[in-house]
Amino acid sequence: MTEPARRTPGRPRDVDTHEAVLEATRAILLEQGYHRLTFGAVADAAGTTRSTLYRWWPTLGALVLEAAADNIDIGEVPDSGDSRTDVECAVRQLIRTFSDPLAKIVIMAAIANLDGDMDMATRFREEAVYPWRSTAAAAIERARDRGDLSPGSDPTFLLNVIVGTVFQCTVVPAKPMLDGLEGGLLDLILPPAR
Amino acid sequence: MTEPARRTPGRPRDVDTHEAVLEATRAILLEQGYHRLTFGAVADAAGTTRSTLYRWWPTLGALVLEAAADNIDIGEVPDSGDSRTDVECAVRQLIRTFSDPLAKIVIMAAIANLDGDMDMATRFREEAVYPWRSTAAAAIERARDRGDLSPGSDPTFLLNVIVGTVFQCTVVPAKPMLDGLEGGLLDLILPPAR
Amino acid sequence: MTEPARRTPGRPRDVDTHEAVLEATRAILLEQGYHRLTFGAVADAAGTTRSTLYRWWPTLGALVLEAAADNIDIGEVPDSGDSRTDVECAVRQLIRTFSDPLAKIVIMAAIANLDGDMDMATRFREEAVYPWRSTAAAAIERARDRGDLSPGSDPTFLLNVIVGTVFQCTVVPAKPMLDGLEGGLLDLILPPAR
Amino acid sequence: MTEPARRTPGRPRDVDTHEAVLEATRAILLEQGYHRLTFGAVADAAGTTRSTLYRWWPTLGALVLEAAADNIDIGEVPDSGDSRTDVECAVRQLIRTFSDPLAKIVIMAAIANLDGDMDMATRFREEAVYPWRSTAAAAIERARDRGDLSPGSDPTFLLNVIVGTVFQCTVVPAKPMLDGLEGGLLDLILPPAR
DNA sequence: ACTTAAGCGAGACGGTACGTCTCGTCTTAAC
DNA sequence: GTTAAGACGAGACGTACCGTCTCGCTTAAGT
Repeated sequence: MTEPARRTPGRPRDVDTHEAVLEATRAILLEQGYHRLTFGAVADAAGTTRSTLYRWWPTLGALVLEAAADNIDIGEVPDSGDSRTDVECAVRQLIRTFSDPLAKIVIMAAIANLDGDMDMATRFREEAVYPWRSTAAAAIERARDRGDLSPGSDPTFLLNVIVGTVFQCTVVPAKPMLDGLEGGLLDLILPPAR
Repeated sequence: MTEPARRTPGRPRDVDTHEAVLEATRAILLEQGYHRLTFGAVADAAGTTRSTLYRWWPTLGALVLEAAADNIDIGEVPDSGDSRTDVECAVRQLIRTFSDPLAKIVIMAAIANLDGDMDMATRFREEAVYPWRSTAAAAIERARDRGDLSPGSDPTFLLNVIVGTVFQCTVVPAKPMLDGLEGGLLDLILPPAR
Repeated sequence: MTEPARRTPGRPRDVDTHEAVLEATRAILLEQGYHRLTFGAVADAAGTTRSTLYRWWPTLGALVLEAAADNIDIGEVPDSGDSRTDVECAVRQLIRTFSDPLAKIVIMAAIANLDGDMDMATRFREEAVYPWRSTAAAAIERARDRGDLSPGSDPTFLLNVIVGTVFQCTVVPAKPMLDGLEGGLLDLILPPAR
Repeated sequence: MTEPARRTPGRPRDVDTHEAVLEATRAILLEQGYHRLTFGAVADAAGTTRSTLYRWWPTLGALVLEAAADNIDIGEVPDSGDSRTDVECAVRQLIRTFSDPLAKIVIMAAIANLDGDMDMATRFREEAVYPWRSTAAAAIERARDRGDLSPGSDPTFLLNVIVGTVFQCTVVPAKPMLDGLEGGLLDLILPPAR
């Protein structure tokens, strides 16, 4: 009832190989970094050949984004009815994601390719950045509508504060600086009752 | 008293070539991006050869950092006696620097090379990041000592807020989002008198 | 009486496709040469797929030989009773065949594959070379038995003279050199009465 | 006094590598045939890399022609004053060359590339075929002028008889057929005194 | 004026990765 | 059982940079 079970002709894609490639990609990214990620290296590690990789992933960026899809996905921010709870949820999810080693590597690679492989940068934005931004923006707007923000605060600007600060505290430094990050951000954005 | 004017024997370095290389580097970075910056391309554009480049710059990163030194340097934050004036000065300088097209490219390249060409990342941090951070940190600490910050604020954290937010508003988006950036940051860090 | 019309089970071979493949092979050979003849190209031109080609022709050589069978076949040399008439017939048939554009291409491909695709070279010899050689050899031997050859001439050697000379005058040069070829050869082999 | 000893700037070509490449080419041709001759295989066998090969030889054909230059060169036919001696010399040199295993392989490769890599075919003609043809043609014309040929014989045609027959007796068959080849050809072209 | 030492252009070298192409084999669904 | 469709491992192709090297010529400073 879910699937009409309609199959296309031709030999079906080899799912084992597919998964082995993604796994090899993750391994190389974590162990050697993006600058060592090579079609040849991935093919060798996955026990397949470059031809097969090129068939499915036109560029390294596409491969990376698919391999790290789970690590990059940020998820939902439910409407709890309480402003602080909502924003806290959004911030926490962001911190968790940016603290993931694989996600860090992918984020830096995406930034590195802001020029050059536009494909990767664009898809990264569309698949990872925008969804979270719109979700978090909704939470912040709800808070504003309840009057919990500093008067005159622009939700988009606050979003940039959150993302930028988390980025600066987690991705940029060699050792993440997580102490007081979550609380500090919340206090900035939702000034505690005076 | 400054220099005994003691010269080494042999032909002195060709300053015209030196400057032409830096200029060619800047031109390629601005016109084609970092991923197109190649020793060969620079040599051709500067009318010299790769051998000469390799003699003076061991890596592309070193070349970029020297070529963009002026664009990356952020400068001093004098002690004006007024907290808001000091922090405003620091923020404004950061925004100005991060808005420079060449600086943007170099910053992204440095982040991209956080793995890989450690040399560039390290030198970027030492030459561009730390000086500004320590200067700005001093300004913030002065503000804290005067009691102008929200109580309990950590100067290091506030620095990350500033850098991260400015980065997020200027470098990351295709079009910089400068509206309200300076004022918004100051209001966050130095809560206006109520 | 000719065939019990005994059919094998399953779908019969698609004769239209079969003929389309041979026609496509001839077209590509004539228009683009042997080095452009590719299973993929033939399949595309014939409106079928590579798998089908591989089922019926194990190698390009087999495909070529079947496609050019008519162009390569040289035919009979009847015993006319007159030595010169017999040898003239054999030489003329050889010249006609070696002048055929498709045959030229196939002959060169066969020689090219004297190493490598032994299959093609061998089958070419067996299907095209030997039949003509034995027929022509018989004609020459009849001439020798009638005393019409130069005394001491070896029929096999004369065969090589004929084949080699025709090859050299038709296949090798960009423009065939047919003037006086037939007559010249006959005069060499059957010295005119003095 | 012979050479101004004027050297070009830049690192001089590595003659050891150069010779190793040619030697490796010869070895592969003899042991595995032209269809196994690959830039990669040559590079490996010569202990160098494909890049270096591509620097000097744009195509496999160019490499083959240089590697086999000595084997292909046919040499002079001096004017001895005697027709039979001259033609005998030309024929003997041709037989010797066509009997050389490496030359056989190269000749077949050149024929195979009569379409396709025109470069090789053309250069083969110009470097190997034409020189011998013009030398041998001169010898035959001297013989004609002395009245030693059959009356009415065309020197160009006789050249084709010689080349074609030798080709047919040496290159085409798996085992060369040299018995009586030289004498047979001479008797055909210069009819013995009657 | 002559020596000396470094700078510079030219360009070859061994590597490595790229992205494309064809090969021959294979696995499915439809006919 | 044949066909179309198409994925798969294999491996050669020609190009582009890399970082290193070996040259011959040039340019001053020091003798």
